[in-house]
Amino acid sequence: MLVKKPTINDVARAAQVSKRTVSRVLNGSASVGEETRKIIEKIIADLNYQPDKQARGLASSRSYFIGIIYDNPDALYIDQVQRGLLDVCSRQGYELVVHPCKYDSPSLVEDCLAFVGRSKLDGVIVLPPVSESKVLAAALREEGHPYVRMASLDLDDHTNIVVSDDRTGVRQMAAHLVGLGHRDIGFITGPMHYHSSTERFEGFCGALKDLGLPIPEGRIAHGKNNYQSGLECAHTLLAGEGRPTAIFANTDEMAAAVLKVAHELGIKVPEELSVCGFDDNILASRIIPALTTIRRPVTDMASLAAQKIISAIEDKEEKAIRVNYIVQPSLIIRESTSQWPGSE
Amino acid sequence: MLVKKPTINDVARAAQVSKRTVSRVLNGSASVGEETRKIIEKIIADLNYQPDKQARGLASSRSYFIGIIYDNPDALYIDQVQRGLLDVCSRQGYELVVHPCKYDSPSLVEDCLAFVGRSKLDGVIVLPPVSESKVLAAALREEGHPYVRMASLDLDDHTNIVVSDDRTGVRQMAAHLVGLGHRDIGFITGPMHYHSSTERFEGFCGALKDLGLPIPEGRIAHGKNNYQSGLECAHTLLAGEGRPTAIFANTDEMAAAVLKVAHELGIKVPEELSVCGFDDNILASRIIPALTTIRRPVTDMASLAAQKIISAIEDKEEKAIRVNYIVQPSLIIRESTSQWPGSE
DNA sequence: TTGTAAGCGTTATCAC
DNA sequence: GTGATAACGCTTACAA
Repeated sequence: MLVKKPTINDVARAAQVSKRTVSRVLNGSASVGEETRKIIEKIIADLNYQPDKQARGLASSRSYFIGIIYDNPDALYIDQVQRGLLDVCSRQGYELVVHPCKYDSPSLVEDCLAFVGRSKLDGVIVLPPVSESKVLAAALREEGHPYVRMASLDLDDHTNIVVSDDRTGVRQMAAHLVGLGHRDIGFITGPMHYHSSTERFEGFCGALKDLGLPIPEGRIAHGKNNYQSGLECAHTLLAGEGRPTAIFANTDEMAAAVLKVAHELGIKVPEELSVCGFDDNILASRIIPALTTIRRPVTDMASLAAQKIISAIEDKEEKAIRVNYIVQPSLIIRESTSQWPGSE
Repeated sequence: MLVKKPTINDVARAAQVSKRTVSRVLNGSASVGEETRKIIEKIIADLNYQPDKQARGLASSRSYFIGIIYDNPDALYIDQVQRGLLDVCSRQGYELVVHPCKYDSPSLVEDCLAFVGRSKLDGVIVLPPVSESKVLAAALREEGHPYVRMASLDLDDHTNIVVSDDRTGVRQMAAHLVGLGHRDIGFITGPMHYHSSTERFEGFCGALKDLGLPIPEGRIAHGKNNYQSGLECAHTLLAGEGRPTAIFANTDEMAAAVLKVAHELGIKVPEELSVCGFDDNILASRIIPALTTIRRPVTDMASLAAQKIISAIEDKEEKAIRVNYIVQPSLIIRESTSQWPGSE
């Protein structure tokens, strides 16, 4: 093989037109004769011609690449997002370039800017928690790079963000727990400098308060969203007398840790303790007992984000704002929560 | 901001040389005067000049993008591989473009070729099970696209592959189980048209046979590597009288399913049944009881694959072959396997 | 509706 | 060792 790929010139020659006209067809310009267009399209198909992205990009200063920036330990989440984005992007001729990074690094902004710059990415999707960085967003905007943030909180104008309404999600969980008769509920937070953590925490506390059940200080443990910290928090919450009858963890990872510790301590879940998490990642359904949790509509968010970024790239922000920007989590009830006092 | 980025021409002008000379410096050509080089390098630094990848690519027909092709349900594995690859690639100036696909699709080859072609990827890394496709590899080679396959079996020349020695891995598991006193062991296979499945299955059976313990037909269940099929296989293996004392599943996902079914059936693990898996994915350490399994050295493989592909791209296959191509899995003993008859 | 010609920012060919 | 100058394959003013 290795025959040289056809260029726009080959197409033009075969169609007996100038390459300018072929270019018009390629870009869907209106001002091409019906006849001519037909002929050119046929030849393109016959030759199996594909425009060269690099040349195209060089001329139009675009790359047809979209970046995805994240620093998230939850691989499943990343994977889902990637697939969701790709679903939309590849249909529109964009490819996805990945960029894991360190949210806490002092060079985060510089690093991300370099990433976008060196490959002339047409735009970037930023995942939580990196998406919460005000400075990064400002820098991207400043440099004129289209971006869309995925977050748990409405912290940018609706052209540039897709948010999952975590606050409403945790309210459902509060209602669920209280509905089961729980009156003494513990909470394991995420890192409190993440908006997602405070949203969930405050949303949950607020809901409980509305139901007349404030969480006492002693029932709150501060975790880091990961398994290890979940283990530690579970210990502090479950050690000693008078433990809570239910624990809500900020992530499934930490909820899994609670299950583990409860198991070690001989506390039966859900009979003696209800446990629930947030995310609905793969762990949630596999673990025993299966976890009651809140599902983040990841794929929906990704799909919206992709539409937004492409609109922003192609229509200069005109259409992007029309794409919906908010999405609702949903309560998934499984085996780890039950009636209190224990129904078994 | 939005000041136009400096080009090679700006550098040339400032240095009072032709752009050809700047280009030489950029590409580390030997034939540039020591003086001249110093001057140019300083100016490059001062201007914070970065060569434009697109233009570079257009001229040299390279893209500085490496693709990664996969169809794998295990998000954690994908994520680990991506990070492993990126670790090496980004240091060398390459970006990673992702491409999930359908291994069983009739258009797999066409689809992947289009992926590589339309973005002029410099090379691709192919993950299992897609990496097992002979036709895809042949097509890639035919078209002159550098590629590296990650697999469980040595099925290409060592320039183009990185393999994990699954066969040796499962042997360790066999020894472990038999060492614990198990004599009646069940096995849940993966899809038998995957080389990885047959490698593990045959490796395990072979090891058992060597120890004088052939697996009877009735102790074998054919799964699909996913949780759902694991559930089904576990049922057939554990239903009725005279169940095996240990079950080895081809993946952790399926092993998790065995745990689930055992739990439902009231069979205690590991006291009444030992269970083990393969992969050491996140599930393995989170689940209760924590899973004894075989760890695939994913990061190592990814790192080797990255080195190989870059060598192939830059040195025209000369150095790639010198990079090691085989990597050893290791046995991770946790809580799901124990002495038989039960030691508790 | 269609064509001409000038870039886009590099690398590559050949002289000098 | 260095420098004109021509590619690379496309888009886009500007004409026609």
